[in-house]
Amino acid sequence: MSDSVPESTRQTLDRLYEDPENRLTSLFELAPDDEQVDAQLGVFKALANEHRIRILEALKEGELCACELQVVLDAPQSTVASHLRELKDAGLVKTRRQGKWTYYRIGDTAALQLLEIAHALAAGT
Amino acid sequence: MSDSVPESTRQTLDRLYEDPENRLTSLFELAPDDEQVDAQLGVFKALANEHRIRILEALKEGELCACELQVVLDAPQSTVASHLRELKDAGLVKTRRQGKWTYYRIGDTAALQLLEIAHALAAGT
DNA sequence: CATACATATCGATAAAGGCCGTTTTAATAC
DNA sequence: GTATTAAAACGGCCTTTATCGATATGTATG
Repeated sequence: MSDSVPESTRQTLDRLYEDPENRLTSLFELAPDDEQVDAQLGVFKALANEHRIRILEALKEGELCACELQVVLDAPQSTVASHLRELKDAGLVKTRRQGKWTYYRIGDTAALQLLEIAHALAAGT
Repeated sequence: MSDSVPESTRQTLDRLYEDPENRLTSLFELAPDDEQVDAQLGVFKALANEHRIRILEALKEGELCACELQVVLDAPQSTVASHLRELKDAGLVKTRRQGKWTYYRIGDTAALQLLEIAHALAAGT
């Protein structure tokens, strides 16, 4: 493990701590596994777009079909469709097909919690 | 307001609802204001990066200096510095300078809540 | 002052993401 | 079958973000 640490960083740690080897080890132990980070990353990437946030906010009140979301976003059909696809892939929305319409709804209430907490966090800054 | 709605969308709504004008109005009322969306967007953009997620996870246990975070991320100094800058700008971390070291810490416990909820959400999908 | 070192910023390049016209698919009605 | 229409997928173009070497800034120490 220690071999992967650049020499310059090692020297820095040598100066900072009495037992740099131990410190290195505990720093690496802080690292979450790749799967967890990938999962979190997928969620945050899906939320990191204005249109997608607006879609979720609109779905708070209940399901809407894609054509209604076009009205809410005031954007072209293909643009809205691709954002809906991303939200669905991320598990943030679920769909229900009825005839030629596809209805979208919040897939998990945790999605709404994320929106609320982010709002509160930004407001308190 | 209605003038901004494309004719094709209006026709769709005409077919869907008895009172399309009313429906249009209520759809627009669902839209949150720009300030709120911008605030949420800022938070989620800051979280939408693997390195930045790893930094926050590492800071769960307490403050770390930039040089220690270089070890955790195993990335060049300038790369780490720019991610730290973004996290600070977003209000997710705060800093404390001591001599030539800058110590970083979680700026708001809401940041940790976001990480946890995102993890749980992805796990349940 | 000069030197050393941690951190921050700059700038050029590379990679990722978003936009949207067009085309295709799927469902319905005639 | 054909026509219509909502939604999804494709593809080229453009904007944004990430990376990282080089340079600058700030803070000690001698």
